[in-house]
Amino acid sequence: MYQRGYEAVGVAELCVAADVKKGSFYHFFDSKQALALAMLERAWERTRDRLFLPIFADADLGALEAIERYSSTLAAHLVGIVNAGGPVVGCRFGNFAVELASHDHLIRAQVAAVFDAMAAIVAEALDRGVSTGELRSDLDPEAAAVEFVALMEGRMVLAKASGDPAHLATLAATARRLFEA
Amino acid sequence: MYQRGYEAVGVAELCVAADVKKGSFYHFFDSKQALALAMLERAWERTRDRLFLPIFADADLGALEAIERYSSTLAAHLVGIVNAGGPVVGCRFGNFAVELASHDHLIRAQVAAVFDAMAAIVAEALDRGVSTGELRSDLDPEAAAVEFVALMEGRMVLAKASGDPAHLATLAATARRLFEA
Amino acid sequence: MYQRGYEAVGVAELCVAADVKKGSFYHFFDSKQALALAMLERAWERTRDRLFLPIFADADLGALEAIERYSSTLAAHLVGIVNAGGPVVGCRFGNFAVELASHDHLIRAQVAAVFDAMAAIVAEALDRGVSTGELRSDLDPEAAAVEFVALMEGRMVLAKASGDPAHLATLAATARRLFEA
Amino acid sequence: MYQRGYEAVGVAELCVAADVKKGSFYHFFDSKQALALAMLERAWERTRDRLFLPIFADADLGALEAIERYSSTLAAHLVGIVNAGGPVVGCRFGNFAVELASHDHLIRAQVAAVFDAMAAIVAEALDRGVSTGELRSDLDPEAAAVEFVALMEGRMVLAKASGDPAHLATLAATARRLFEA
DNA sequence: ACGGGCGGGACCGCCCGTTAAT
DNA sequence: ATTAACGGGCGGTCCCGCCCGT
Repeated sequence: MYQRGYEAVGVAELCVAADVKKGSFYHFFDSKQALALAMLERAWERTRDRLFLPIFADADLGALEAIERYSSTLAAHLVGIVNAGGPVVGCRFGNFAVELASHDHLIRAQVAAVFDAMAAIVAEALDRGVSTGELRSDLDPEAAAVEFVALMEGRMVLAKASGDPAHLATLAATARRLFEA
Repeated sequence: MYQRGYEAVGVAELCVAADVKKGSFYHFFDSKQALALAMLERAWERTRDRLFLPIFADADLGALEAIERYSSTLAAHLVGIVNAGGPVVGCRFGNFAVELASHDHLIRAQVAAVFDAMAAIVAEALDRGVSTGELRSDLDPEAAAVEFVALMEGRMVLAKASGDPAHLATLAATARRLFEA
Repeated sequence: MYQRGYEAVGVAELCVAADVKKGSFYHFFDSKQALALAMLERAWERTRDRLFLPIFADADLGALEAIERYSSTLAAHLVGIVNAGGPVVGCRFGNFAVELASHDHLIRAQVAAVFDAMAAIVAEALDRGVSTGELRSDLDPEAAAVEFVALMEGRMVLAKASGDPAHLATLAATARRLFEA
Repeated sequence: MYQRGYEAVGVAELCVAADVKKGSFYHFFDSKQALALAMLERAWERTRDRLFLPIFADADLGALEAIERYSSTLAAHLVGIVNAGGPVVGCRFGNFAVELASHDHLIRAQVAAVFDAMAAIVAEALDRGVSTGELRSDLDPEAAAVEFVALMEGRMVLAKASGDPAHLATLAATARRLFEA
């Protein structure tokens, strides 16, 4: 569903893949939408704990160093899927936002909350970078963090459109030009 | 269809809205996909001729000035739709890419071509900016143009997720920090 | 559907019985409810033209004679279905009213209109009966007609519950005691 | 279930409303049908003990007086539900008969038994009325009682179709014309 | 006695696309 | 070139009933 989109994947198909009967599915989830909300929540928790926090909340890492690591990790992740024969999947959260935001407020709100949480984590790292003098002193950490998230999402879109995951690897360079002191 | 997504809009609905019978529709278009391809082509031609070329191909405008105008025009456009009661629609091309790229190569390729064309137009303006000394001399216009398109697409995603079209208005400031001499 | 009830019969089953595909069904009817409304309209038109008008609008018949004929015709109809191995089906209109009135206002209203139309036709016959002195002079034809329709519907319910269509044959005797001069 | 019909109410919904788990439900009832049978039995016992016996078995009441009281009590009951925002529910027993009689013999038989029991109670009152000379001497109490039950059920159907509980209030007047000496 | 979970099937509605005939 | 009608299949959802463990 992350790969092919919300509408393109049916409940029946999910159930077959999970070896679950539809009757059971609807025992645990009120609707396909409820499943999506649960997926988003779970996906963000995992992404946060395995990707964002280890990188951006690590006080031993400089801000630019963290961004560099994040950028390369993300790129490597996408490349791995492509090498395994998959498509360039893009960002799980961005995908849902783009596909569903205009007609599903609950999902839209949840994705928005994820982006806020992402930006908050990045902002802390940027804030530390400003304190240490690594980053420009006139940087607004919150706004810059949103800027960075936007940049990442945009690269995801281009990567998906072009089929080239290398787009993600450029994040660090752009961030350096934007943020470095 | 631009607002609600490709999958969410049916051929029958489109035909009713256009006061066309389905039989007629399939006389002119081989499939829903073919319609989407035609829409994308047409949409890009219009966007190019009415938005990109007038702004970025205008030799009288400075590069940053052009970006500023583009940013505010785009933001105003989205705000207009919201004020008319609509959702934040995002980018027509990015929406298709995100929703369909992973399982429709034709549409993916067409969107990729649109992004390339966008970047090419912007690159020319940036190139002029480098020549006049308005922009950093070490700027690679092609790469920077892609960077700008990515930034725009990312802001579109965040705008759609948050429901706030103001995201687009930030494009100019970021571009200035990235590109200005 | 008249025999087994609205809920108990599915659209798929109807389509199989009619050798029609569901896609075609939904081309002609917006919903199962729309079908029911169309059925009710058609059923009433036929019942009116073949049963009510020939009997109650026949000026050559006395009012009680008409009721007698109506009663025996109705009873014979039900007996015929039973002899053919069918259940006592009751009244098409009453069945829909009882099953659906509380949660489908459109159908409820349509059935109510049918009952009104029935009563109006009967009322004219009763009115003529009052004029000729065949019926009690203090009879209110409209109210008495509704009374008669109620009696018929009630006998239908009892006939259905008991499985005995003979209930309908009693209508004439009751009507005579109620209406005769 | 009395309000919305047998088919329209699911076991799961009933269990939620009763704060009972489905597993428990099927421990006490073999099926949804078994529940319906138990409901009918219980409902008739209550209706008999609280409505029919207090009115029709009261030897101090005249037969027409009893019918009058029954008619007004029933009408008031329906009006009460309507005033509380509910629909015109009709007769619990008649509803089941109409909805299920043609494809559920057990329920059909049970409802038929209820109607027989109703008529038997009414018949006793009518019999007393004949003895006292209050009612027509040529009245067959059993047949007249069934006639009355039919009239009541028919008014219930019309009340449900029209949404007007006032139909029930007419019972007494009709009965007087039919039965009075 | 109770209850969380499961299961197979059916529900109505709609999908994209086609056909035959104008 | 246009149309009404059709078709096969699948969409999400909910159904009743049962299982096995507590």
